[in-house]
Amino acid sequence: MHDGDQGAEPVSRRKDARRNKANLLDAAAAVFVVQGVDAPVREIAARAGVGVGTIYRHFPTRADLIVAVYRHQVDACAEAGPRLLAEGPGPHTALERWIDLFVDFLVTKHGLAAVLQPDAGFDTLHAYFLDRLVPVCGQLLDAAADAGEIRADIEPYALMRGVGNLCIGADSDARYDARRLAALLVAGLRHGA
Amino acid sequence: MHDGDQGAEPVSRRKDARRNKANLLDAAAAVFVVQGVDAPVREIAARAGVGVGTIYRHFPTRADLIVAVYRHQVDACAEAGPRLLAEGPGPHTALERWIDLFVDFLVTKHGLAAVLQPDAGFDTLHAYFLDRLVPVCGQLLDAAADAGEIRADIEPYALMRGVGNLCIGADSDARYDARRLAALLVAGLRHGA
DNA sequence: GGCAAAACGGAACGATGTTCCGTATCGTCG
DNA sequence: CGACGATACGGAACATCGTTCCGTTTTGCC
Repeated sequence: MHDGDQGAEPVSRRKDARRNKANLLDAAAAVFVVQGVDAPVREIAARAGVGVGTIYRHFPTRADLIVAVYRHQVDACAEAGPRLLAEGPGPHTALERWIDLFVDFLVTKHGLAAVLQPDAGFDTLHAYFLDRLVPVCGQLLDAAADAGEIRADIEPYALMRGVGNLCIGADSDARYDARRLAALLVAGLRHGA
Repeated sequence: MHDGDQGAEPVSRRKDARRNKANLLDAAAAVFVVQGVDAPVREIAARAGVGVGTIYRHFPTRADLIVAVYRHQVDACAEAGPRLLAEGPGPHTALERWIDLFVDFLVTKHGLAAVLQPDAGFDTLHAYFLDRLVPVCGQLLDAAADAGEIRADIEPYALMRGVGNLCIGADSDARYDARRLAALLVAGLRHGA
């Protein structure tokens, strides 16, 4: 698990660099919680006790920083897919539960969903989420389709983007329940709906 | 039709002010088409041949400008609701078609959907859309529920926001079909789904 | 201890939204 | 018709952000 790390960055030889990177991650995580993922760069830098240049050196784009902060949780969500499929009573139920997990994750992260767009200037972020989750979603979708529980003509990518979109602005609006709407969307997948 | 205009702004006594306001609306409409509703203020001002101060005088917030530009179309959408209900074969079909109309409108307006959020800093915009469309949506929903076609526990507000969210970033992504997802969402409303 | 490489910090730049006020224009009234 | 007060205008000035750049500091190693 949590292997290759794609680029396989060799981890800096200098301890100050390693420390700063760790501080940055902590600071970013803390700031994201209260200000959202759009928090000013200077804010994060100040919180970590470093200059803005240091942020850009460790995380060239904001997407890199966001991915680094949430990588574990995204991976956990991805890994939950197959498990739910094995445990649950059926593929459609597994899909429902998995989508719920994903929605919960997104909704609790201020502004994250809004920044998942392909053209929001956070391509790395978009790509990471999709690379990680689309295959899992496809697996659940295929299983449900094979079981004859849902129509087969829905792309995993489209569903993921739809659910992601439904989560935008879900916090800070008591009258809007993203979980509910996502469930409705999944329900709409059923045959003959 | 197109009566009261709520605030009943008395229309400026000076013709230069009226002309500038009209130019601004034209310029904004033109710029929105190619740059989206987030286009730089200076751009719109330049296109209209006025200074930025003039924009702020006529349209204190960007939301006011956007509302002014799209008011007609929003009204047209609102008015289509009752008509579809009367014409169509049934309430649920009318709802489907009406949602389609709304989605078409949003999708063709660069970035409009993204800015419909309650906390996006465009409260006037959010309020206008909702004031105008939520009642219509509620009417369609009630009719469908009365006809026993859908579950009755969905708020018009939530549905409108959900559909609006689904439209975010729908242009500029061939793999994402907002119309389709919105239809799926509406399908999910059906009983026993 | 000294040196080169690596990393740092924050000033500086560019893009935007927003405000403010001296100036220009308009409508009216004598 | 000419002046005068009200209205509206324009754009410089300010504030906020992201991003870049380079002189300075720190680190690891010889």
